[in-house]
Amino acid sequence: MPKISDARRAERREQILNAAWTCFQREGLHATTMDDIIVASGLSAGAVYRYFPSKEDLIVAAVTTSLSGIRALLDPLLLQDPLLPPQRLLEAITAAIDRFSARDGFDLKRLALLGWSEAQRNERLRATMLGFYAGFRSQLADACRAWIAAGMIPRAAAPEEVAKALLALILGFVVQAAILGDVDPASVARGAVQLGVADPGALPYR
Amino acid sequence: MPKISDARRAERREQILNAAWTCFQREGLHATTMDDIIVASGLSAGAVYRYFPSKEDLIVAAVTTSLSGIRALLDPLLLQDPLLPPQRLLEAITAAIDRFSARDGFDLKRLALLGWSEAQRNERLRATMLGFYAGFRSQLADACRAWIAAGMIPRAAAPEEVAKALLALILGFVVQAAILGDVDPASVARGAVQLGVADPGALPYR
Amino acid sequence: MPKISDARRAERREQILNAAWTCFQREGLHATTMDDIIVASGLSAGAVYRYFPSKEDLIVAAVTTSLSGIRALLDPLLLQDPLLPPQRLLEAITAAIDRFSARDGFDLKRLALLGWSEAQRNERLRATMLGFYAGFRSQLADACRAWIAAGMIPRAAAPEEVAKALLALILGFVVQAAILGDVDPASVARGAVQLGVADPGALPYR
Amino acid sequence: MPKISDARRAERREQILNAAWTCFQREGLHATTMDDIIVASGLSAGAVYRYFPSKEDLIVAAVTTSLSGIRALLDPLLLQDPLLPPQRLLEAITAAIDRFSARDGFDLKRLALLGWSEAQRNERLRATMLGFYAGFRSQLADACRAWIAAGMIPRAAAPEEVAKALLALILGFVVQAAILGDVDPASVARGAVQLGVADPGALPYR
DNA sequence: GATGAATGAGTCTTCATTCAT
DNA sequence: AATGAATGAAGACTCATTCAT
Repeated sequence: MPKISDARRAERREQILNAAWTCFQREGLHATTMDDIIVASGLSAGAVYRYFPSKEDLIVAAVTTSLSGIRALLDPLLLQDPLLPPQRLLEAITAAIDRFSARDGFDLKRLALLGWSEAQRNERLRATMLGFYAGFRSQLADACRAWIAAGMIPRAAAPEEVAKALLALILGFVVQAAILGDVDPASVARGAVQLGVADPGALPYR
Repeated sequence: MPKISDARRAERREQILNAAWTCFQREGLHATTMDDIIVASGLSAGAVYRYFPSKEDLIVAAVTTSLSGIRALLDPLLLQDPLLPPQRLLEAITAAIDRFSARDGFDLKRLALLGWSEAQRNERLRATMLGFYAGFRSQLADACRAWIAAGMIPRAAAPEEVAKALLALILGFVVQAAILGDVDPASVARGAVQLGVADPGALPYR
Repeated sequence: MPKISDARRAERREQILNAAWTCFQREGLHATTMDDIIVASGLSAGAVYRYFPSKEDLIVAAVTTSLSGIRALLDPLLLQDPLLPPQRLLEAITAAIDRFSARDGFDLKRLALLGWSEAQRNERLRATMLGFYAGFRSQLADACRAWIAAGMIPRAAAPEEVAKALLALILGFVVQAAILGDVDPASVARGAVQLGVADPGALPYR
Repeated sequence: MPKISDARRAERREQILNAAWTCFQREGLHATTMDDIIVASGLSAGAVYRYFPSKEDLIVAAVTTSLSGIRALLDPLLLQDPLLPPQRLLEAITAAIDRFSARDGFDLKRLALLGWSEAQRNERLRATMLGFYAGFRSQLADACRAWIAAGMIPRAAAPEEVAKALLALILGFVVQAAILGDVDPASVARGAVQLGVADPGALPYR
C-alpha cells in the first residue's frame, strides 16, 4: 500500500510539471536544465526523477499535458449546439488560445512552437502530436459538415479540405502571434473570410 | 592583404553553411554539435570558427540564409504581372515551399519549425524573423490591394487582415505538412476559399 | 521487549542475506544497488537498514557468511579420521567447493573473487579474510604433520610450506575455474602430485 | 596529418594509463572515479576521454596492459634453454611476479585480483583474460613436455594436468600474497614439491 | 592561415541513506 | 516496528571554444 495518497502523488506530479512548463517556456526545451526544473519545483533531484524518469519524459509529459489543456479549451466550442458559423468559430478558437496564453508564465503558443520543433526529433512526441492534430482536424471536418447541412457554406465544399484550411489558419495564427505578436483573432478570421469570397464560382459578389 | 581570395572565402562559408543546414535538419538545432558540423563540412574546427565565431552565429546564419532562399523562391510569384488570383497564389506559394523541401536533405519546413522555436530564446533570430515575416506579409497586403483593384475580392476587404489570414494559411500549411504530413497545396487552397464563401455578405452563392 | 521474536529476526536476516548474496553474485559487489537487494529480499528499505546499517555491513556479512559456509563444508574433510592422503584430500576439498558452487544462483567461487577484490579496499573484510585463511592454512599444516607421521610425505617436509602450497592450489583452482572454467578437481590434484615427484633430491625419501 | 606525433600520442596514453593503474590499485576499480584518474594524469577530462572513450575502456586497457607486462616478464623464463626444472621454474615465476609488484605503486597482484573480479561482469575483460591464461597455461604444458623429455618428471605425467596444477599454484600464490601477505616464492615452490613426492604410485617412476 | 588536441564548466542521472507518517 | 518517498552529493561524460604548433 502506498505511503502517499494518490491525490498527493498527483499533486506532486502537477507541481513538477508546472515547474517544467514554466521553465521550458522561459528557456526553451533544451536550454532548460533539469536543475532549473528541480529548483523551480522546490523538490530534490531524486524526487523529480521518481515521477519522471528522464528529461525526455518530462518534455513529453509537458507537451502532452498542454495538448490536453487545449482540447479541454476547444471541445466546448466544437461541441456547442448550435454550432457557431465559420468565421465566428475560427475567431472563438484563436481567441480561446490567445486568452489561455495570457495567463502569467503559461504561454500555450510558445510551448506549441517548442513542441513542434522537438517532435521533429522525438518519435514519441511526434506520435502524440500526430494523434492530437489528426483528431482535432477530424472534429473540424465534422463542423464543416454541419455548416454544409445548415447551408452556411457551399454544398460542394469538401469537409476534409476545409478542415485543413481551418487548421492551417489556427496553427498559422499561433506562429504569427508568437513571432510577430501583432495579430488578433478577429482580424485573422475576417481576413480569411474576405479571402475566400474570391472564389470565382461565388461571383458576382457585387 | 588576404592570402585567400574573396571568392574562396565565400565558397568556404557556403560549404560550412550547407553542412550546418544539413545537420540542423537531421538532428535539430541543439542536438547538432559543432563537431557534427565540422565533420560534415570537411574542414577543421579552427577553420569553421574562423568563419563563424560561435554556434549561435551559425544558427542565425543558417536560418537567415534559408529565409533568403524562401524570398528568392516567392518573390517571382508575388511580383509577376498579372498577379495570380488569391486561391492560385496561395497554392503557388505553398507548392513552391513544398517543392523546395523535397530536395534531398533540405527540408525547408523542418528548418522553419526549428527556427521559430529557437527565435523564442534568441533575440537576434527573433529580430531577423520579425523583419522577414513582416516584409513578406506586407507584400501579401500589396497583393490584396491589387486583387481589390482587379475586382477579385470585395472592395471592403482590409488588405492587412487578408494578408494576416494568407500568412496564417501559409505558415499553418508548413506546420501541418511537417507534423501530419498529409496536406497538399491544392487542397488547403481550395479549402480556404470554400470556407470564405460562407461570408453572409457574399451571398447568395446558391 | 521485542515485538518480534528472535527466531523471526534471524529469519529476516537470513532472507536479506540470501537476497544480497544472489545479487552480488549476479551483478558484482558495486554494481549491485541497495535497491536491487531490497527488491530481491521482498522487504522495504527501512527493514533492510534495520538489520544491516549500511551496504558495507551487508557486503561484510555476505562474505563472512560464505566463509562460514566453506568452513562447514571443509571441516569434515580435514577432521575425518583417518585423514585422506594428500592427493585425495586436495581433490576432495576442490570437489566440495565445486559442488557447492553448482547450486543454482550460489557460486561460491565467484563470490570469493569478488570478496578478495573488495578486501583490498575494505579493512574489515581484509581482517576477516586474513583470519579465515590463516586458520584454514593452519589446519592444512596440521594435516601435513599427520601425513608425515603416517609416512605419506617426507619427514623433512616443512608443514607450513606444504600448507602454503596446498592453499595456493586450492585458491588457484578457484580462480582458474572462475576464469577459464575448464578445470576439474581430479586433474588439478593429479597434476600437482606429478609435478612434485620431480624433485630429484627428494628421492628416495624414506 | 596528425598535429601530434605518434610518439607523443603514445606517451599521453601511457601517462593516462599509468594514472589509472595507480588509482585502481589504491582505490579499487569502482571506487576510483574518473576525476581521480583525470587529476592523477595531470590532464583535463576532455583529454582523457579523447584517449579512452569510457571508464570501462580504461579498465580494460589497464588490465590488458598489465597482462602484457606479465607476459613480458615471464616469457624469458619459459623460453630459456635449458629450461629450469619444475621447482625452480615455479619459484622463478612467482619471484618475478613478486619482484614486479614491489615497484612503488604498481602491485601486479592487487590489480590481478581486481581484474578477476571485474571479469565476472565484463565480457570484454573476461575474453581477454581467458585468452591470456589459456595461452599461458599452454606454455606451461609445453614446459611440462620438455621436463618429461628430460626425465625430470614421470613419463606418465599428463602435461595438461601438470600445467593446470602449476597455474593454480601461481594464481594461488598471487591470492595468498595479496590477502595473507606472508608467502614467499621459495617456500611455496618447496611445499609444492614435497607434497607431490607423496604419491605412492609414482615411485619409483623410472 | 590552418590544424586538431586540449580545456573544463556544465549536464543528466544514480543511489546510499534518512525520516515523516 | 515498518514503510517507501524524499534527499542531495557525487559520478560519468559532453561539447563549445581556444590556442600552441
